[in-house]
This record gives sequence, structure tokens and C-alpha cells, in this order.
Amino acid sequence: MTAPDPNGLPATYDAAATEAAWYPRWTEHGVFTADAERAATREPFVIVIPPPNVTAVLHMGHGLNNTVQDVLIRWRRMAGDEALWVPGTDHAGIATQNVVEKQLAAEGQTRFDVGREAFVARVAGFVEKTGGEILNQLKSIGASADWTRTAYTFSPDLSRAVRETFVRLYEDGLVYKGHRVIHWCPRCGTSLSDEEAEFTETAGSLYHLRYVLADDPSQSITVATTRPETMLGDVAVAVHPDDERYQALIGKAVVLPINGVHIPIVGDTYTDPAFGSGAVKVTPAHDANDFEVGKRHALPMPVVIDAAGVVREVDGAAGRVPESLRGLDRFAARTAIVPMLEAAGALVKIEKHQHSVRHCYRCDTVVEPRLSDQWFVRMRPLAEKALEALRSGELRILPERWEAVYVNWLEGIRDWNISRQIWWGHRVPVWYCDAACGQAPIVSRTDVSACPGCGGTVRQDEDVLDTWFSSWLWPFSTLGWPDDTPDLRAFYPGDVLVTAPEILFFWVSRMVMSGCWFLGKAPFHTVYLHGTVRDMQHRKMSKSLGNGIDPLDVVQLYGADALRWTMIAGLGLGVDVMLDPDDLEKSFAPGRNFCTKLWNIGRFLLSRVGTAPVAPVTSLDAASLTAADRWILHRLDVAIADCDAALGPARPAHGDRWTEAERPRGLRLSEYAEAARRFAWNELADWYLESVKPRLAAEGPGILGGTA
RNA sequence: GGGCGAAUAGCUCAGUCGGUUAGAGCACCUGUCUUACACACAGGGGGUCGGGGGUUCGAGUCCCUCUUCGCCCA
Repeated sequence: MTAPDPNGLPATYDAAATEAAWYPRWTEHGVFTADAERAATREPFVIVIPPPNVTAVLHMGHGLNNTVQDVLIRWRRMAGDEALWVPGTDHAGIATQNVVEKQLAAEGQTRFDVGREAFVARVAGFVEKTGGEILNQLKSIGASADWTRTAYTFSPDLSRAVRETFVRLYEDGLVYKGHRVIHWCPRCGTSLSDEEAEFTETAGSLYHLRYVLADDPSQSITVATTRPETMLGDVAVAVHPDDERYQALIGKAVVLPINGVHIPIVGDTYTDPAFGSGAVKVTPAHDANDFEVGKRHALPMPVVIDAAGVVREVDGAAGRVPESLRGLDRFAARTAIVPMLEAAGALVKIEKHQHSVRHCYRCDTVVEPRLSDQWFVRMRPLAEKALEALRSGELRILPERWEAVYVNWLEGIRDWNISRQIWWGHRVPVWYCDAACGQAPIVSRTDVSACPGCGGTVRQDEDVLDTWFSSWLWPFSTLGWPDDTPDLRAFYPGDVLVTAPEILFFWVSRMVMSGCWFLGKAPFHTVYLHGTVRDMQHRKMSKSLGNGIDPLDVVQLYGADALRWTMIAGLGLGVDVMLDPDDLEKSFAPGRNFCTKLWNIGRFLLSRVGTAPVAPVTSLDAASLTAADRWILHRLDVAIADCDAALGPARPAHGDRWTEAERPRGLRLSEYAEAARRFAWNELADWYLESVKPRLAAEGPGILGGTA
């Protein structure tokens, strides 16, 4: 293969052996550990990790995300900043609960069989035993996080931050209990926020139904719906008040087919005269828009679908659901009701219809709009501050086009439903008097054991809080907030947030809002949204498609550095990273080859220059340098400047506001990688080292040592 | 339905304020087992810058339009 090396080093770099030896040395010497006191004399540079779900297994997306963070944090650490990278995990309410519920299902049980307390204990035990493994996996890809500060969204400290937040927002008048139609996942058995109910394009049908007038069966009005089963809960037909076709009918009653219930025709501007027939059925308990119409017209709100998605007479719906449909799942009911409508002469036609249907982001079940009581956060005042942070230059987002998306979302912000009807999470800190003595609900930072009104027993609200209601505090809860800690003073606000665009609304915007609201400053000055890891057909890597690459396989075969190099070398700003799961060699060989090149530069120096200490460049007599020496030193300066320019500026140059000129600069990871590669390979190895071989042969090892 | 982005070599992408002969990596071709490295070295081929129109002395770059793809939102 190759000639043996005088130092006994193999000709190719053995990543597995080398990396395994280095990581413990780094941690033993505490080089990843930041110091709040030191931050008084050095520039702090802070990144908080997007906390992976505590049960997550490392995938390429994590690999990319954490490599970017690691590149930035090591860059600043080497530049002399007091660099802090805060790691940790997220308790991931619905996702984690689902995992344990699946285990229970395999044992033939549900969480209700087990009971709340035992179930929560079981999840906690599961998390303790298997959770956080992903953090060890991050170590094996070389992540230089400060593990002494590892945080967890469900730890006692961070739970205290959650409670403080809820109570303070309640005191500010921004947390309230609302009665309205929300997104409900019948499988997970919980409400969801707007963001958690994701749209999916679906090929469905539009059913046109004819309702005859109560006082003149020869006349009728036709409505269109994608969900005919909900007609059982209709309380009105709405038409636009200016629509001449229907004006005369407003105030008259129509008869619902099948159940014979009489409902009024109302005029409401919500109706779009141009869509369908221009008349819409109104089902206030099962559609958010219809709920608003129902409220405006003081209509009843019969509930005909229960929490499990089963059709029956749930509430205020006596006489509305025929025997034959009771107990059917909503989709079975849809199939069953069509021939019934047809038999009643009420089915005008069925059209193919492409529309977007909301699905649960955790289990992909079709979301059911449901009338219920939930806790909400009034977001408008918070959003104003987050918008101002961007507009003032306190915050920037790269690639810049996402700034418009951020602004658009915040300008149209809607109240945030934060209560979840699951068991794994932070319990809503609200207590109610059992005796109904007239005591208002008690919203408290500490547990309440007796009613302050009558001294009787109290019960805590059953709901838990949305997981994102804890992760939106992450940039300061991990530093000890609400206490005024040395860490908080030294490291807040932080610098860069690195994540994927998917969670811009879930997490990033909300962190800006909470940071601005509770601490008066955005939690970071830069949001860097990186691309997605995809296969060669540009499909997102996913478990279900089976097109993923296990980063740990790559570490095993090619080394963590090869993995990291490959990912950032392909990471242009706003660009997805394409990797071939069927040909790891093609994807990762360049990174491995670069490592071997560096290795061989080292071998060359050891064999020719020897192991004696290398004199600092500054101690050399400039006159003794050859043109080649001066050239490579110049190229090194250029390379360092190129690398800094590719990643930086690390922070705004003046004060805490970005200038227009600074705003789009930096975070060009691929340029950084290429600048380093070009210097080391093309300039140092190919050119300079070749040029000094004759001199070394002639003069011996007395010349300039390598500093690269 | 509303908004945004992209289209440059076989592939993945750069291309700054409109200015020389449009670049890189990978892939490909031709040599070379030259004592750091064949996971390498030296050299080479390859582009109607998505289509059409316009502005300009000059357009990959600016404007209009069409096509295709992607993303976000409702």
C-alpha cells in the first residue's frame, strides 16, 4: 500500500481511534465549560441548543443542526470569546406520552387503566432510563456543548420558570380561559395549537345538500360541505346579507333532512357569495368559523361528535342523531349518511374537491374541531415586541427571506391555546374550590392545599401545558431565570439560534416574544435557519420512507469529522443538503479524504521537520524567509480572513443593533469549509510543501515549521 | 385562494454594484504505484446561464411574461 512511516504512523487517518481519544481529553480539561466570571473580561458568545425530544434518536437533521452550532461555538472559542453552548432535552409532552401509551397498549392497557399518578411515574421512569441518550450521541459526533449545564424542560428548575411565566402572564391579563372551537386530536385525546394542526392537501368531496323551507316545501336552499355528517349539528344556514338571490329568505326556517330539526336562515357577511351556492350550513360546535357565526346570532351549539371522534348526541343534541348513526366513527358516519341523505332527496350532487385538511403533527390523525374550555395566551402584545425587535435591528434572520414569513405570522398572530388534555407535562397552576364557595380560581406560583375563601379542599386544574410553553423560555430558563443568577447576568441575551425553518413559529418566534416580554431583550441577535437533509431525489429523509442515513454509521465508517465536513461543505445559505443513503462512499469520502490529507500533512512535517518544538513565526527573521515562505504565510492570513468573513460578524459591531450593511452577512458555512480546504490542500499541501521538498533535501530541517 | 423562493457543467452549488475569456467540489477522460498522502498527484473535456420579450454601449445579473419545481400561510 504505502511506505512505512518513520514515526510508525499509518498512511491513512484512523478516525475512530483518534476521535475516541480526543473527546474525553477535551471534557476532562473542561474546555467546553464556560465561566460566568470570565465573561466579565471576555466577549461572551452563547448558543442554546434546540432541545431534542428526550426520547429522540439521533438522525441526520440533528447531525446537521448540531454540527453548525459546533462550528460556530468552536470558531468563537478559538477567537477568545467566553463561548457557551447550552445543551439539553425537551420533555415533549404528546410525543413522549404517545411512546409510553404504545408500550401500555402492547400490554393491553390504556393510561386510564393505570391512572394518572402511576402513568406519570411510569413515563418519568422511562425517560430516566432511556431518555437523553441522544445527548451521548451528540458527543460522538463531536458536539462541544457545556455538559455541566445540561438542562431539561421538565426539571424542577425549569418547571419553576414555567409556573412563574403562567402566573405572571395571568397577572398581566394575558392568560385567560376561553370557551371556543379548538383543534382536537381524537387519537391523542387532546387539544392542539394552530401550529400543531398541520395542513395536508387532500382529495376529498364536496357534498351539495338541499334543505327545504319549513313553510313551503316546494322551495329549498342548497349548501355545500366537505363533511356531510356534521349536518346533524347544523343550527342555521348563512347567506350573505347583500346576496340578492337569498335576501328574501333571511329569517325563514328550513328543515334539516334526516332529523327534521328546523333551523333559521341568517344573514352573515362571513358567507362568500361566490363560493359554491353562496349559502353555507352553520355547525357552531364543529367548526371554528361557524362558532363565530353562531355566537354573533346567539344560536345553540349542539355537539354531535364526541372526544373520540364518535358520532352521538353528546350535548344539547337530543333528537338530532338517528339511531343508526350513533356510535359510528366520524368517517364511518360520513359514508353511512350519504345514502340516507340521498333517500331523503336531500343530496343534490357530489363533486371531487381538493382541499386542505388539518392533521395532528404528532400522530397524523385528522384533527376534529371541538368546542371546549381551554387556557389561552393573548399574543398580540407579545407579538408587537417581537416585531419591534426585528424592525429595530436587534434581531436578524438568515436567510433574509424568512424575515417576511416571521413578520407575516406575527402580524396575523392568534391567541395561543396552551392547555393539553394529556398527563405528561407541567400541570396548569390553577386550583378550584371543591365547595364552590364563590372563591375565584386560584392562580399560584406555589401549590395550593386549601381554599383561601372557605378553607375547604381544592383541586388542581386537570390540564397540562403545551410543551412549547416551556421551550419558549429555554434561552433564559436554562440560565436560572426567574432567579437573578450569575449565568443569567453573564450570558443573557445570547447570540445565535440555529435551527430548521419548520419551527420558526412553534419555537423561534415565541422565544423572541418571551425574551422581549420577560427580560426586555430578544434572546439572540441572529436566527440562522438551515436547510433540510434530503436524499438524491430531494425527498426529506424520514423513518417512514426508509431513506435516512444514521449519523452514527457514518461516524463508524468515515469518522465524525468526515460527517461534519460533508454536511457543512454542502451548506450554502438557504440550501438543502443532498446526501445519498444508497452510496455513503460518494457522500462522505470527500470529508474522509480531507481528513487524511491533513493527517498526511502532519506526517510529512513529523518526518521532515521532526518533533522538536516549532519556533513561533514572529521569532523568525523576515529576511531569512524565501518568497515561497512569505507567500504561504500571506495565504494563511487570507484564509483566516476568509473563514472569519464567511462566518461573521459574530455580533453587531456597534451596540446591540445590526446595521443594514451587516444584516445579510455571515453564516456561509460552505464558504468557510471551502476556504479552509483550499488553503490546507491546494495551497499548503499541493504547492508550498511540494516547493520546500528540494530545500529540505538540501538544507535539512532548519526551516519554517507549519502553523496550519 | 394569498405570499415567497428557485431554475447556471452529468450532480450539488458559487457568481458582490450590470463590466475582461461564467467558477468550485464531486463525477468523467488521459497520464503517473514521483519516499507525506492512489483516500493521491499532474493535466484535460464539458455551459444557448429554464423559454420568450424588453432596458442598456454592455445582461447569468435589471424589468415584463410564460413554464417547471419547492416552501410558507389560509
